[in-house]
Amino acid sequence: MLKEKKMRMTRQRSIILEELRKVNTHPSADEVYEMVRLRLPRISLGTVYRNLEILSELGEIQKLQLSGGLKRFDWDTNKHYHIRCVRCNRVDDAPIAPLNQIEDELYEATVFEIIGHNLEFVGFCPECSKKVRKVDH
Amino acid sequence: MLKEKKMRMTRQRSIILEELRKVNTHPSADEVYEMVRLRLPRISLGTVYRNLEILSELGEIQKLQLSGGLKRFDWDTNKHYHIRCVRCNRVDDAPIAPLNQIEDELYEATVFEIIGHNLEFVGFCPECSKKVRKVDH
DNA sequence: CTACATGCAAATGCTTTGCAACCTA
DNA sequence: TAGGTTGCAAAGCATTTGCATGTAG
Repeated sequence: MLKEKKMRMTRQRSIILEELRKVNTHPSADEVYEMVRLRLPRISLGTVYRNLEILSELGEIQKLQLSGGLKRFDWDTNKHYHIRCVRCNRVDDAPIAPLNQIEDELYEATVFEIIGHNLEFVGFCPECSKKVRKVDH
Repeated sequence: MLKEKKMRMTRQRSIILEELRKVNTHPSADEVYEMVRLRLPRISLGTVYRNLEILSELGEIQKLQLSGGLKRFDWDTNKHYHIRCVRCNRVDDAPIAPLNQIEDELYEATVFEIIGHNLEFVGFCPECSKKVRKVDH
């Protein structure tokens, strides 16, 4: 797979992939950088950005562009949805089955050629939910 | 509504609102700036950003944070979904009814306190669809 | 008049890129 | 050893912010 695209498996690239596969959070590039830096202290942030981009193009990982602002990365390449905390931006997987038929509903109704969809839930994670209630009183 | 929050209706603020309500595209801050500049040549981009933010906090307009990157603004404050062209980033409304029950499905299954959801379709607009087909052949 | 709003420019935050040195296949 | 990859730093782009001046109420 790497060979087809004339790409190499460097130490940096494989460790980025390994570290990402260890976690269930959906880290941003900077968070991946902090994780990888513990094993490769001299790696640069630019290398992390480049590799996350390449790995998602190869289909090894998934790039998430949720509404929170920064891009996040997910080792799980299966179609699934997410929940984002509006306060701390923590992102979890949403425990709900993919809406496989929903794109069909648009087929007749739009001039666009649909190729996919993203569904994102927003709310408060347990920690932030507590804190927000305190402030209200 | 402005009074409650000790806010003023300036010439800049009202023209930004007027111009946004004229269009069915979902312009970015910079696009709003270009529209408004035709009527107020000396307005600054910072003022446009500040007012779009304030107007969306007041509920006069809706701020869209789709996966495309930059924020977009919509005069239609009703709940509705969007389709984005992955090639040119054009954003249209998606002709599909809101999924009013979908948040209930998560109620038991997640530790998050859900407050909303966003559904975004992605695909090719008619113009980009043509161009992409040409390149393929 | 008062204090919210503006124009301008500088600063910020995330991400990308140019380049010489480096290392994988 | 060829050319993809790295570290470093600078650049890019959208957005925010500090401040003196302007103006709505």
